[in-house]
Amino acid sequence: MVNPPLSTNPVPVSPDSWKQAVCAAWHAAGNRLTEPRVRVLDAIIRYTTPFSAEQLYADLAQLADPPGRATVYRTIEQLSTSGWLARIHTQLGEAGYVPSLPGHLHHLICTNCGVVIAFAGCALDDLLARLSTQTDFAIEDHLLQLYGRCANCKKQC
Amino acid sequence: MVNPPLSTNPVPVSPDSWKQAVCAAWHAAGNRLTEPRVRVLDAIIRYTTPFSAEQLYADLAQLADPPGRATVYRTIEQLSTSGWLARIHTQLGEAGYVPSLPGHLHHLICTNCGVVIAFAGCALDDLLARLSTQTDFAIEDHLLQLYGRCANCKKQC
DNA sequence: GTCACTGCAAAAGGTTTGCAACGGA
DNA sequence: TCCGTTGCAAACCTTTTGCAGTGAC
Repeated sequence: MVNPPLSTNPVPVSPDSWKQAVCAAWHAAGNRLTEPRVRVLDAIIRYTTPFSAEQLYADLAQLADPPGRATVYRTIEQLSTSGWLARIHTQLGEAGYVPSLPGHLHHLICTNCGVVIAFAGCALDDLLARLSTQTDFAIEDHLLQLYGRCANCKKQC
Repeated sequence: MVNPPLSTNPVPVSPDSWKQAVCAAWHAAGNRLTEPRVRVLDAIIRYTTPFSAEQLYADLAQLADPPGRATVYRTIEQLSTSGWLARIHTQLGEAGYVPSLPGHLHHLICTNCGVVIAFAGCALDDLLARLSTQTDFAIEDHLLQLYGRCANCKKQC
């Protein structure tokens, strides 16, 4: 038996290649690769769970000669706009960022440890077709996030 | 040919019955039906699109003898916790509330006029099964929102 | 009469902005 | 050198909190 035609594809985002890709994209877009920005990237890739802007700023503030608040916020905004950071929502409604890749991705979030797995391929065609008919909407986009317990946290309980 | 086993069901939330249901539920829960709270409910059912807490407060402040800020925020919190308000996210990342019913619902949001349609039945079983296997997560819950153009706004373009 | 609820005002928390100085390319 | 970027500090916006007084039941 073959796989179903629509498949889900986990999309791993490795810290190092992410940073490299961001730098390359930045350079290509004519942006400057300044020291404060690189520090922000370095801090971001150390997270294993979603982080908030203020949290990132606070963590950077531990360093000697840290980037200013405005720089942190502006960098996040830039990364987010260009798709290198995804904004995710926890089950409790809190927002957070995770390193991502430009394009259409969804996220699977561990409600225990917070770890996030990105995946492509949401297989919603059926649902979308049915809803389009029923509601007369022209559906263009969607937000899908899944919550559960990752392999590790599953064992603990 | 019969309908597919999994169907989507738009869930209409009518202003009047919503207010009645909320009042009944409040009463049943032993909460007091005070004038400020009723005013908040009345303001909520006048919205046709998602609203923010501050917006609700500002609109109420137009009235003579309006509820205080704390009351507005506390009432929203209560409604939200008990499922009578759903928190939705616009495509731009802004949050807003819409009248809802307790239970598992999703929302279809018009990106032009902001109108929201709730629906039950998300037909994600296939996707969830596949992802569970691939990622070894125990998936427990999900957030799904669809964006598009409603029947009216479709015509305009 | 009781106690949940209200309003006020202040604090807290997070984010944005203006502007002069700085420093990559 | 040029102009994008930075840091500071203040402003801004939203939400939360403490507490004394009020009013629904």
